Amino acid sequence: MNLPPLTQSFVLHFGEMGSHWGINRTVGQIYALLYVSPKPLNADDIVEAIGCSRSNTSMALKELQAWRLVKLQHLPGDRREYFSTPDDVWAIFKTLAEERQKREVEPTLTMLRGAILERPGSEEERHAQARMKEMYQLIELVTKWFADIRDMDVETLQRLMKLGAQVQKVLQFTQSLGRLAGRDGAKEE
Amino acid sequence: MNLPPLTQSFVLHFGEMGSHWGINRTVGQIYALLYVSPKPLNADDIVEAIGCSRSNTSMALKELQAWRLVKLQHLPGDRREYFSTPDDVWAIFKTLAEERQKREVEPTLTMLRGAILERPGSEEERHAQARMKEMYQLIELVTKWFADIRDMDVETLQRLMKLGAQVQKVLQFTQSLGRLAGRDGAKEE
DNA sequence: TCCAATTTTCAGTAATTTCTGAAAGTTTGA
DNA sequence: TCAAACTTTCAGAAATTACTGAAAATTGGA
Repeated sequence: MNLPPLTQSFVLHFGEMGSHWGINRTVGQIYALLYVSPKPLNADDIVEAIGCSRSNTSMALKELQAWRLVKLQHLPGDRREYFSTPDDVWAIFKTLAEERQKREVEPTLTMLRGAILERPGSEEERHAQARMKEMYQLIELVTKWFADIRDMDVETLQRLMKLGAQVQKVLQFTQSLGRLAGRDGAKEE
Repeated sequence: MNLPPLTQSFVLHFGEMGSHWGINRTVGQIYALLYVSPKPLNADDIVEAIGCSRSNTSMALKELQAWRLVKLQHLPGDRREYFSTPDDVWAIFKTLAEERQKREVEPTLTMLRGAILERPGSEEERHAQARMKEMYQLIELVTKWFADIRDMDVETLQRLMKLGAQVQKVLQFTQSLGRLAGRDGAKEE
């Protein structure tokens, strides 16, 4: 690996964190490299920079594309494929949230939905099912909320985030307004 | 493994998803088993139910305790250690968010903070550093916001989540109120 | 203090995942 | 249609991670 020191520590860090994030070292390193690169890179540039095999690079790029975290482009007069990451960090963040939702949450929701519909065969199973239902309802609520959040435009989202916990005050305020007007600010359960 | 069918599919699912979630199969299975169990279980109960070795169980329980996802207790007149998961699914969710923050985000923030303070050695490094700063600012904003959210009481949180995207309207409304009164609802950058 | 019950550690083995190099496949332009 | 440039696939090697059984350590009561 032959990179300027700042880039190198960034790339190495992403490689190491990869396992915590559900990707492998090479995938993490390549993503990091592309993220800080001022211009798109081709597979050989990456091999050169990271020091992994050409085939490993190919696999890793495929995975990054499956995650929609890198985009492929062609430069005029060059047959090779060039890769880069989206510029907008908010877009990246939203993509990541969507993909993790799909891979890490959706399958569990599906399983829980199925389990909740079964007829419990015993008192033990009845209890288990009730617990699964609690989990299901929580995940579903959080999931829907995340989706709402994701679909906001970045301006609004940033405003909301900077507001932070103060949103409570706003909520309480509008709720008392609602009560005055004879309806509730949030839809009821 | 000898469990009622509903519990069994729940336990097996958590085992399989484990790798996506950064825990191993046994850890996932044991968590699932304890989550649906109507009463605390000791290590031998777990070995019996899951069909793994006693030592593996010991390791897995240690990891679950490190995640603060299971609690240990003693039953009167029994020397063995009994384990259970917290009842409140919201508390579980908050714990999970805190631990993931600590393990998966904090180290990266630390690395980025360091990298941003360095003096760039070239134009390339200057660009890389600017990108890292973008990433840092986004992660920091989201992190702080998550912490605010986590610290809300469950009532408020549920209300906020059910409100979903409608919070935009509330935000716009209070902002125009703020403008009328000559100040902004959110603190400025 | 000693013993029996219980838990933890650890070295070795098994299973899984990652990585590589060689070969096969694809694409583009002459 | 051919050949050069480039990309992908895949079988096996290397590295990592998970698991086991035996032994050591700990704990609580007699």
